[in-house]
Amino acid sequence: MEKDKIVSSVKDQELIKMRRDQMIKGAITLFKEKGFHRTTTREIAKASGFSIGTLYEYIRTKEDILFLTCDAIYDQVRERVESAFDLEHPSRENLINVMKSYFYLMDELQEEILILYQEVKSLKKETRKYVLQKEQDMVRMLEKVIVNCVPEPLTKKEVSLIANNIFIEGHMWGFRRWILQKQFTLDEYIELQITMLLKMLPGEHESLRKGGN
Amino acid sequence: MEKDKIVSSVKDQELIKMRRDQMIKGAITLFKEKGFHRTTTREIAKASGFSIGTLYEYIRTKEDILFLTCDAIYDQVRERVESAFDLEHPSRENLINVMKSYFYLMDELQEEILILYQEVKSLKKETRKYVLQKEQDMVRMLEKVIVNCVPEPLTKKEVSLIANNIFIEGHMWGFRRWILQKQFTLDEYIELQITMLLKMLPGEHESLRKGGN
Amino acid sequence: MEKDKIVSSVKDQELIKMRRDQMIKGAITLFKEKGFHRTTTREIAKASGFSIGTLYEYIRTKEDILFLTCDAIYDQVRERVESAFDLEHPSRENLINVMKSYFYLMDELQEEILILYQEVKSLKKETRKYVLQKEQDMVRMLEKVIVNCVPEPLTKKEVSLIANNIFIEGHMWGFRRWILQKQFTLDEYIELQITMLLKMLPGEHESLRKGGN
Amino acid sequence: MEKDKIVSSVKDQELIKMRRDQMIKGAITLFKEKGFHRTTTREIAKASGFSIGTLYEYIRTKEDILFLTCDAIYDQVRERVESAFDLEHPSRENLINVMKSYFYLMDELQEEILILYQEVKSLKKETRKYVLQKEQDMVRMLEKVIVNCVPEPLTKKEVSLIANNIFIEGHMWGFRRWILQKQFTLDEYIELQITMLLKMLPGEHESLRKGGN
DNA sequence: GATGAATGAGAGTTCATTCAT
DNA sequence: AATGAATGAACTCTCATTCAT
Repeated sequence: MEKDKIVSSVKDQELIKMRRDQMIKGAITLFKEKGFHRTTTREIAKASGFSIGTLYEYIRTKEDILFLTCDAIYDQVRERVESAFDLEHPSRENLINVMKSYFYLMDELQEEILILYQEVKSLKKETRKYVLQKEQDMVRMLEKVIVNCVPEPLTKKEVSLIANNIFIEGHMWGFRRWILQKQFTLDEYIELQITMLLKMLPGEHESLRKGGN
Repeated sequence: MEKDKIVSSVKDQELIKMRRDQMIKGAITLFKEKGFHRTTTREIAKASGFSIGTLYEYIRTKEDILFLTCDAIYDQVRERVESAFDLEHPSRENLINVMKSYFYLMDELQEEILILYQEVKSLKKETRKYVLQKEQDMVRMLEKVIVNCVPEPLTKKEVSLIANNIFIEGHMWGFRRWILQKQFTLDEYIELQITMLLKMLPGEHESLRKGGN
Repeated sequence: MEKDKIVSSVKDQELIKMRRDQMIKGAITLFKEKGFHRTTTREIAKASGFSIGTLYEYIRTKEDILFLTCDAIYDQVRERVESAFDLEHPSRENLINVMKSYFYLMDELQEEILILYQEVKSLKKETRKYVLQKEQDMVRMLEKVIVNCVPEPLTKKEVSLIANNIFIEGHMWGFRRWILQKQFTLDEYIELQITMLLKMLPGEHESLRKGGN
Repeated sequence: MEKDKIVSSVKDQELIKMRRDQMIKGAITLFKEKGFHRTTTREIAKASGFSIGTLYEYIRTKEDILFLTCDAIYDQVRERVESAFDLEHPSRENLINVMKSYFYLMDELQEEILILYQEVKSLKKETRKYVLQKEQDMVRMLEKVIVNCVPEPLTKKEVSLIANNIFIEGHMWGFRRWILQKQFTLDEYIELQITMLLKMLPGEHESLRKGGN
């Protein structure tokens, strides 16, 4: 994993993992609240439960923390998605279930996703690329589900676009919450997005409303 | 307009407008490149063609510049949209034209839109609200076009959701360009998004592909 | 007068006097409130009723304003003292009257005196000397009154010390007002100070309490 | 003590005391020379023997330094006064000794006292009040000495006024030194002030000139 | 491995002063 | 004579980073 490229003067790998997890947890809390730039390394150290000196034993620059954080957020998303998605049993039903899981997840992780939208740009080119790759992996999973679950054929481009649309519709629920969440409950939002999607997909237009949550 | 709330020690209103325009232009260039936080007021002054002292004759804090900039970006969007949208002649054709104009515009203003996504959060609550209102106005216009152009009735919520979807699909072209623009040309992207949309709208499913640009 | 050494690019002497008077009036108001250093030249210009550009037509540096102001305060003191003191008719009665006038004056000019105490140090050596000379003139007047009014002889040093004591007892009423003015009314303060003084002066110890106010 | 309200990001209390002492020492030197406003925080840091960053580890604002300084000056005065005053053995002799000690002290601390006169006004209301309270404590001590040492009774107001007079006569030696110190040696000044005072106090008028220094 | 005091470059902001109009 | 926009040196304060203990 790329994250191993972040050097630490500590040797014990387990300790590194533990300290970095603390650090990420503290950082996420703070970034949600005030963003990366307005958060100081001292604050992160404090929120992580150790001293500023210790913080710098496990990273080299403040940007490392941002990277670790973004990385962790995507790992979290992937982990959750993977455990929820049943990629083995293709069916329209399944597509609906996947979308529901995905939207629920995005609801839970609203603020974390916001961090990605706002701060990824502050990463160095190389690390940014790495993080964005993870994002793309996520889209690929959606593509796979679509391909598997929709009987009649779609072009590659169609699949990709649909996947991307679903992807950001999940994010939108969070980053436009101030307006969307006034108009819709989460369930309404999900149901309506799914309905819309199904209308545009080829195939019979019945059998919705069954993939329970 | 709210922007009058930003105090300037200079009295000549025309001069204020001129200097602030220079300032916004300089700021946008820099914000595109390095974001708000990594840009210094001195750099903005320089890019605007005047001294740091002069800069502060026209604003009070660095955040004022961010506000002015966000505000200007939305004004620009609205202005362009208003002049392009023919809200008088409702027709499916027209809806297509509006979407095309909108997507083209979003292509042009990719980086400006990115600024909004990344920096609006840094605004104070009150100013943020003001800026987000402008965003919402934009969505309302899309809603109107949809209502006018689609013969068969849609519920309010459907209209709103469709408008929001179109809205961020426009943004997505910019903020996910590193992936989308590898797979699609702008025209392909637009055409496909429009096709998808039309499929989901009620009414005859023919007569696309004609609203030339 | 030394104040002519302050150069003005304006020629008309009357105009200079008028503008400088406005300036001093504005400056005193502001200095009372926030002191010399916390007051900006712009504020002084505004309080004086003209523009910053005009301000600088009548002085050369901000310190000039301080000098003019201190100078004016002393002129005001002297003027008032001279008109109130009857130096021609020496008598114990007269000494009492002079002291009363002086204390009343110091009560009126409390804040102006405070300015002197706080800001004279900010003057350049040469101008400071000039201002302090005026202060000394004031003490000399008190000395004269003492010499004239006290029948039995005092040494020069005694006279000087008594004059200096009276002088600062007047100031003290202002600069220690937060404590003195809680304990004494002005009239009590004056009466008590005079009583004390008379006790220490040689000569009959009667005939006080008559020099009405 | 109020000074604990000034926050430091350093935790070690002894270190805080040490660094602040350095800081106060540096600040006093500079304030004597050029006053608070003309002294920069960098200069203070330098004079204190550490960097600007370190300075700000021990205070939060420049005004904190002024407060600390004023506070320290008064502590110094009190400490010295307390150790010199023999409040246990009331006698006219003792009053004389106390006054002598006080005047000698004021001679030593001339410039420090000047700082108080000139800069206390720059403190925030609350801190100013605190500092002025210390001043008042000093006056109270003088009152006590007077009450204890003078056999025949004086009214409360008389005592208070005499104490205040002595108090500022001590200061006057410093802030009017340019004139007083030309006319008097310190010992002359003290002797004369004491003589004057005794003349005004009730009781036998002999037995001066003996309370050695 | 952990700590936290020390550092100083660099940030935002102010304001006395000038000068073209 | 009056104006006020322009200037930039200088100020206070912050914070990522280091390193001796």
